[in-house]
Amino acid sequence: MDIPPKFKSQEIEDKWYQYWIDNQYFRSIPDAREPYTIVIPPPNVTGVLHMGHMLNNSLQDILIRRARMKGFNACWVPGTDHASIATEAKVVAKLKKEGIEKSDLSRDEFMKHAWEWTHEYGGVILDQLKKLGCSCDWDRTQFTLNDNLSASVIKVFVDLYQKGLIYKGYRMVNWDPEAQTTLSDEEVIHEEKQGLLYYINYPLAEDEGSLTIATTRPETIFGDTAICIHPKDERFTMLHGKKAIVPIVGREIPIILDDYVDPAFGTGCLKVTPAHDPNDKALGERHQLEVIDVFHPDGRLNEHAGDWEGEDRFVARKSFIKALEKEGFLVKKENHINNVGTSERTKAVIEPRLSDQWFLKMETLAEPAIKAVLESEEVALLPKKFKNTYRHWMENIRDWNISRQLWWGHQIPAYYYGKGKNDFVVAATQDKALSLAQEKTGNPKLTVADLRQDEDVLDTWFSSWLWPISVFDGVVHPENEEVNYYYPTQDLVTGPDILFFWVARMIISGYELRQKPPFEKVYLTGLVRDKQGRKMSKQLGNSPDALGLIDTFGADAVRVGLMLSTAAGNDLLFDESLCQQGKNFSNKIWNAYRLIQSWEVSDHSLSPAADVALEWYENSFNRALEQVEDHFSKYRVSDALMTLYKLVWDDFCSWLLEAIKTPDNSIDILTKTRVIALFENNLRVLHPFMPFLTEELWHFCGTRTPNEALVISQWPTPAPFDKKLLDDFDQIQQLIGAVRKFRKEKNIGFKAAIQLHVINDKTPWNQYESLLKQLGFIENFLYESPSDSQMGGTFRVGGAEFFIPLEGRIDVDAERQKLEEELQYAQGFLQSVEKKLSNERFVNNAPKQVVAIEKKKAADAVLKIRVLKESLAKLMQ
RNA sequence: GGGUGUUUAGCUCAGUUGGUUUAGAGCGCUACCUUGACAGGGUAGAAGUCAGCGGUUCGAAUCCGUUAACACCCACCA
Repeated sequence: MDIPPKFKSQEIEDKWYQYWIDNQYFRSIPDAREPYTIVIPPPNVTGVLHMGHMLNNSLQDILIRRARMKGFNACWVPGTDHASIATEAKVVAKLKKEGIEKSDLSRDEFMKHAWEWTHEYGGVILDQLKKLGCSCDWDRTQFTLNDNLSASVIKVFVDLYQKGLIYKGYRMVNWDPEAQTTLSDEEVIHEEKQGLLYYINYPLAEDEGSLTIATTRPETIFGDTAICIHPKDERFTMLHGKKAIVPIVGREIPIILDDYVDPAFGTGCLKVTPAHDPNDKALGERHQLEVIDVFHPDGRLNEHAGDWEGEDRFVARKSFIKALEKEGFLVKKENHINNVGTSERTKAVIEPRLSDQWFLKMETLAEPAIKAVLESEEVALLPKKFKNTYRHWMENIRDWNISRQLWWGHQIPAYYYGKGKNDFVVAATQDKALSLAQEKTGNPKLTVADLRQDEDVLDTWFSSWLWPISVFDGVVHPENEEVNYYYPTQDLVTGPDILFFWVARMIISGYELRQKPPFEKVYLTGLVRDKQGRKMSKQLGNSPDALGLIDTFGADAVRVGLMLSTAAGNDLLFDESLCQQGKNFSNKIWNAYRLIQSWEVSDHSLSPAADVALEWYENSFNRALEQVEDHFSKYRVSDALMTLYKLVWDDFCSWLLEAIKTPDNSIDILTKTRVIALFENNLRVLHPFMPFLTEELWHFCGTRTPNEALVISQWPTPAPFDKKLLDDFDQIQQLIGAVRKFRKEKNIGFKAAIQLHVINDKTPWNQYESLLKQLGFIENFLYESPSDSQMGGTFRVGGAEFFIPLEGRIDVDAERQKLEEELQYAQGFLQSVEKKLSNERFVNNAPKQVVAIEKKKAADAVLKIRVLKESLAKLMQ
């Protein structure tokens, strides 16, 4: 068989993915096995694969593939999210390009466009996940606007409404003037921005003079309905009970007293605009102030703004200040850093706005979810540091604004039958709503035509928070077999940026709906940054093209590159060279196989060297496997991979294969069989990380039926290993290293024969003689000290000293220097150990083991020093 | 303003309840090595006052305090 020397990942990836799909290895249906379930964090339906997706989906795939091989019924549920605001924004932008305004369309027409868009671009990201190798059960693919998921959302809304947990309220909410919808607090990003603080004079109404206020938002002056001062502020006692006049506007407003005002800030006088600031609104309520909203929904000023009507708020700010300046009302401007809220999606500056919205009461709902993470640990957050963040948010949780003034989403199932604000009923269907409305009004003649459904849709996260239950249809049919089998799921892998948006709320809904957590472990990945530590973003253009990377390096290589750099919760600085490392590793494994398969079987008897090396590798593998299991149990995926990387590259390739290979490329059948078996075990443990390469090689190793594919093969069972054997071999490796170094220092050719005297022998070197000879390092072992007149060089490995004769080649000075350096180090070391041992408190207080170890260290050091001194003395003769 | 975390070799990071460590890995770097698995390779090597200061302890990269830099989260002071 002719196998090319370079591994071309791209040529085999599609083949094997199709093979896995055709044989339904990823399909999961409930059976007698124990389930292992992951639900995917559903990406935005119109999204494209980026580095963050690659990272957390690679992780999920590693976990799920390993679980599958360990005999679990592995089920990874894929799907997408309708992403209300993001998708709607994209559709609106696309329509605008075509010359169509959203306002020109009816709701139905718009929805048609949105669905078209979704069908055209939707799910592209899922195909991209297949390129990465993700082993999702595609028959289970879900979308948050599918009928069954929509039914779940509506049912939950109705149920929570009936429980009194959902209510409608006139509240100050976060308004995104660009998307023209409200946002939840979590969707608002606060940024510190350099701004200006304007000092403006307000003339007094009945008296001479004026007062000065300080504001960052002069354009809201049109909505001023009071000036507020601190009741105990003695500077302003004379203003008590007076009135002021809003400059330019000319309106007379009262001066009120409230200790909310901080006398130290600005001038101590605060202009009160109840329609446009949450604090002012609270003040307004306490003092029964008028509320004047001065903005249109798109952020332009409205009819209250006089000459400024129709101007954008930020344009108006500047022009209005000019007017104030001209009229002499502006006192001064000062630099001021303020916190500006912006929309997570549109980046527009958020406007606090009063409006009717739907809310979900969170406080009591959150209680079991708090306990689950902080007390019972039914849900574990990894890394643990996120528990604090979680606690802080959950304990200060506020009601969730769940309505959005958008069309793309789940329309709120509230039906109005009259003009009044509260003339509505909440029901899952129109029919049900009608009968409820008839009942409530006592009017049996009410018809469907009299009902008007609420225009708003629900926040996207109001469907995502049900995801682990709704994908198994567990909301509408809580006792169905699937949800009982798969729920709770095991692991969730996602980014910490959606800890509150999503993770916390899923935990809440899990306890509310099923009295059980949605998952056991939450693995929070870090953010993917570029190698300069910057966040990857479109604007910076520093985000590599995910599919391009797969194309260049191969999916396995990219997965390895990503995994090598990530510990849970730590951000990772991504550098393409990591993918190159992954590619090199793929190639190394590929070539290891090429060597093995090239061996011609001979009737040689098993070589003693090969036997020793094989036995050693079997033990080494089991040690590595134990470490890998330990790393996985702690979700240290990166460490698990590194352990395997070293096992395969160093132990398998550099030691085992080097020890076995023969000059004539022939080998006995027994050895070859054993090596292949070991190589296959390597493939098994590597498979979750590098699924394509390993499956390809697996099928090279033998003829495999679909029932014998690697993807469904058995994960090796951890077996005990002989530590003594591994330690002895470690000595051998050190000896070989020392001989290589010796040759190099003394300029002795790699192939020149040397005799090795073992001077004080402790290790059973002779057991390994055949191996050492095989590796071509040593001609002969001599278990005797050289004669006194013999010239040569010495070196030490552990407690043993070695001597290699070197006729006339010895450099006495160099040798002495080397010995002196070693001696110095050994003496320094001994000194530090002796210092410890001579300390009575150490000997009395430290554990016995530790003292024993220190004593052994001291004894070894003493011995070594004596040997070194002897050698030195001999050298000086 | 409150909170959390980070700071160990040129880079990215380990170091698990303080003691087998006068500190480890991978990559990179330096020198040497190519006719058979792989130059996407091999062998050897150099490289760190564990951010600074103070403390606890027989013993500190590890615990405590403090300072500094950076990162992230939360927060309605105009």
